Amino acid sequence: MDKVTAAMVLTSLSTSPLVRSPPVKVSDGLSGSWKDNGSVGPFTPSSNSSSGGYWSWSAPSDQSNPSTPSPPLSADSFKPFRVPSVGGVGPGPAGPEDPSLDDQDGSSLLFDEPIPRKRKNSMKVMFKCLWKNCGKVLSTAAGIQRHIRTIHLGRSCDSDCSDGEEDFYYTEIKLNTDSVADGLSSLSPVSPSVLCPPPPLPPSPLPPIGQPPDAHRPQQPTDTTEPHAGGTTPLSRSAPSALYLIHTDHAYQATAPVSIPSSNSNSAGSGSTSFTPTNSSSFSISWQSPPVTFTGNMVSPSKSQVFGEQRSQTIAVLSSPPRATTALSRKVRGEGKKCRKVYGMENRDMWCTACRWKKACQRFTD
DNA sequence: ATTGCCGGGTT
DNA sequence: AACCCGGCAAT
Repeated sequence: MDKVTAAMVLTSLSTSPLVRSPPVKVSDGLSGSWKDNGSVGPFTPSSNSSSGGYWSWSAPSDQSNPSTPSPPLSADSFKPFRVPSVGGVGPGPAGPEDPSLDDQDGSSLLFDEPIPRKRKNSMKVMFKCLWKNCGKVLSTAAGIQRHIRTIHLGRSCDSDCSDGEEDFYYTEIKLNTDSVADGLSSLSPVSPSVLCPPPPLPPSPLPPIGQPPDAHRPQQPTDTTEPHAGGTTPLSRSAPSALYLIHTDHAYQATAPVSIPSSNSNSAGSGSTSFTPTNSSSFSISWQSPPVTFTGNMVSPSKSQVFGEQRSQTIAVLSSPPRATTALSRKVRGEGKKCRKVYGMENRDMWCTACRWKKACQRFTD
């Protein structure tokens, strides 16, 4: 190993001043045991199971095939190396993850906060492979680089002949540890078994989503080398119930678009109201977002992401009937503008009587 | 801070 | 009834 390392250092130094492979090498050895950190433990399995399918809204630079890397990304990927203040997690090399992780644990585990309601969201930085159909997420930049190099670029040499090309194929994502863990854990049981009957690359799994034919991909042999291996979680046994849940899901979707136009059929045309696909999707997102929260540079959140949304929505149905609880307490606030908003305070006399009396609006019913 | 509107007034 | 408003909850 030492020889290799030395050789690599020399090579990279002589090649270009930019190359920062040396640190990579060091962390390389560690990457196998990164999950040892207790706090991250729970997260690992869930991310794995998910990577089998729907995290692979392979993003942004899909259009450009591997041979045309985009500069901006590389810049991003370099950041963690020289800006330690960013996440602290970024620099894979020596194991600086630990301090940051401890930090997180401290804040999230200690009950020093008087009000538990708002928990401080703890973020973790991960590195996500952008290669088509590969949603692999690793905790270290080095790890992801190695993954890309070996799996996708097909280079066997350790990390030596890295010309920095790997940098273009992964991106740094920051994710909320808490919510992600929750969401994914609840997600995993359903996704592998039911939602994705044909495990390997369902061409058009869900009709409802008008997903642009975004085909033509390298179709790499899905990697099973890393600490995880996609596939079946022990949880996936709980499938039976999930099956009819899907049905529920669709039924719900069907109703959504219908209800919209009816509400609008009244006189005062406030304009717009674009419904159809857009409407339904945005609607579903509204109560989907809680469980799964990503914050960070997902470069193109649209498109295939919608796909992911569909699934998680199903989960939501599973865990709890979202509507009932809120509806019981107080009629949920009606979406859509009411007299007050439409005419404004100054035209109060144009309001419907109910609105004038601060009662439920009669003109713009939901 | 703004908005929708329930519950509870007063006329 | 018709009308008004305090105050809560959601945004």
